[in-house]
Amino acid sequence: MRVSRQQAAASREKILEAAARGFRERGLDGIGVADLMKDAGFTHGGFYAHFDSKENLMAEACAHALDGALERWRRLHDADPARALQAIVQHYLSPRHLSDPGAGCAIAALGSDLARHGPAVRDAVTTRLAALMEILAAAMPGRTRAARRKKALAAYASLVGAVVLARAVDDPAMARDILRAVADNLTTKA
Amino acid sequence: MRVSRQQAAASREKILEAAARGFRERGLDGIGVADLMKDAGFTHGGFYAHFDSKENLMAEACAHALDGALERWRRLHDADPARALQAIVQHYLSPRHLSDPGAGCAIAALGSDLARHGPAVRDAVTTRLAALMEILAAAMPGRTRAARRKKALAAYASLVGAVVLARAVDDPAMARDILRAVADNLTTKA
DNA sequence: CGGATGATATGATGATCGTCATCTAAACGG
DNA sequence: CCGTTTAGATGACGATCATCATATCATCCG
Repeated sequence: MRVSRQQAAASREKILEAAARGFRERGLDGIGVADLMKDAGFTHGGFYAHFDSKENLMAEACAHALDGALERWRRLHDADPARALQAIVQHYLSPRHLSDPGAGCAIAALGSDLARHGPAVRDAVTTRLAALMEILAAAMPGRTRAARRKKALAAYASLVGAVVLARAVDDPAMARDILRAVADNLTTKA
Repeated sequence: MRVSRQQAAASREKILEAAARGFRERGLDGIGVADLMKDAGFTHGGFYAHFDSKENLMAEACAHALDGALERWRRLHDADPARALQAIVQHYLSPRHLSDPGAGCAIAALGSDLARHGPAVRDAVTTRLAALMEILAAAMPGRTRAARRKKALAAYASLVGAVVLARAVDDPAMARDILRAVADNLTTKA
């Protein structure tokens, strides 16, 4: 049955939301179109009325997820620029982020999957990563803009690596040690 | 047809080798048993004479790949303990490692895949990671054993994150910046 | 108000997947 | 040297997948 324009737009948003969570939880190839549509409350057939292909959805879902992170970082930075770095690190390395990949950083959740996918996905990630680094650089100490950006890149790499490692590992104590080591390394010196 | 004991062992090794490369290149779920067997020079049917399941192969292939890394690190450390850290970082962040995931670090290549797989895989990774950290800790400065281990964990997290990010990104300049930022961060201070 | 449009449902397509049954011939144990 | 074992090949199974064809029926536009 047909549905109003606004409801169709809302449906699209629900699919995107479900995909952003589903992909992060189960991987870009770990969840199918049918399951994603079911999560969004639909059957699988209507999918291609909203997206050209699954690859297309992957790109939009990654963009959606990372735009969310971008907005949160921006808010943290605007609220208190001096403590933004500490706040970002603390959230990123929290047990909550570790145990709920579906709601967390898409790069940490999809990580190595991204390298194996098409240009649409990679582009979406690359532009958002650049924007994230802009904010993180503003929160870093350092005299020149280039120096701050460099520190931001190194800091973000260690954040991503920490979460990837801590999630991969089977031993909760080791996971905790990893998060702690990176957190201390980022917040004590800088 | 049947084959001699040694040749059967050699076949198993070839399958393992092909799997270690195939999984790292295309992901644990990105390549099937049939393709792996073909890469090893066999047809798919004989697979279950060597391994109980694909999951089982995943675990053994990860162990195999990481044992290789372990041996390389050990050699670097034994050759020149004072320069081991620099050598490890340089190799890990090299363009060659970036562009050939199939021969590189399994954790960087499979990263987020690992968190989504069974205990056999996770266990294999966890024990090898602990062993790798033992070596890296020995190569780190610091007065106490605990301090060196902590530095090793943070350093390795940033190495893994750097490669994951640099591979995910679509822009070669940004990939280079990421690798350089982490390399400088690890080798200038520490 | 009535016909065109489009959002969603149902169902089919062909491909790929992990796993297993079966067959073979060669290597092993006695 | 003969019977047992087993590595590997061939082929099939049920499941799952992305994608598309078709049907339905409410909304939109004239």
